[in-house]
Amino acid sequence: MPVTIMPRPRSGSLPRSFYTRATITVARDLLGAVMVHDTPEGRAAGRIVETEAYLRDDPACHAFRGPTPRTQVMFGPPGRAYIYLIYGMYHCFNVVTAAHGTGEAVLIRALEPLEGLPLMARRRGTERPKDLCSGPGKLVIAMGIGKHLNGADLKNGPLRILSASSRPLTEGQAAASDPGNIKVTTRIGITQAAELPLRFYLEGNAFVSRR
DNA sequence: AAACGGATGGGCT
DNA sequence: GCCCATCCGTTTG
Repeated sequence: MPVTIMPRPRSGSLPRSFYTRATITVARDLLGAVMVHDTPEGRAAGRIVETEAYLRDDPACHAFRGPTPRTQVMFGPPGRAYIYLIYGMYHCFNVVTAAHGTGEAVLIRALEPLEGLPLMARRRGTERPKDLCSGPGKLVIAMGIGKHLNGADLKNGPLRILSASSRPLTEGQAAASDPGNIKVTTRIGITQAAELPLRFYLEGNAFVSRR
């Protein structure tokens, strides 16, 4: 009996339809997916291990009070980047989700560094892999993401998100399609709607921002 | 291990 | 004018 080897799925960006779903579903399914950013300095990539959902009827969501110049891209097509300045000195990276015009997004809170570790270390000013991308402000710095990418399409272009099955296994995974157990907690750093269980992370993963 | 404060600027009441 | 979807170094228990 000849043994056939299943070809690993081609390394492709998540389709538009991935983002055009309930935001909580997208937040969970993004765990295990891979962010890649190509710049003149080189490539940096990391596996998404922590996310938070921000919903339309959610006071913590920037889009809660309707469209403004800042939140315009949240009300635009899903699958694009929503990037904003926080505390005057950091940026946070989000993915626009749900149907066009809904005003919801998923905050990416932590990555497990996969590729371009020296580049990330240079950008961050630290060598320790656990300190490179373990927080929303940190990963944006490590990946070389800036406000110029606000509104950028994540399917085409220098910043992409690839499906979980398109990358080699890391950190004790059983299979590419099984990112591990998902833990649900309240979101970090917010005062409004602080009790909602809208934070998701891979249980036991060492690169999460905090337990 | 946890708590605290300073840096720093755009957004919105 | 006040409020932050943060991070880091320092202090305190």
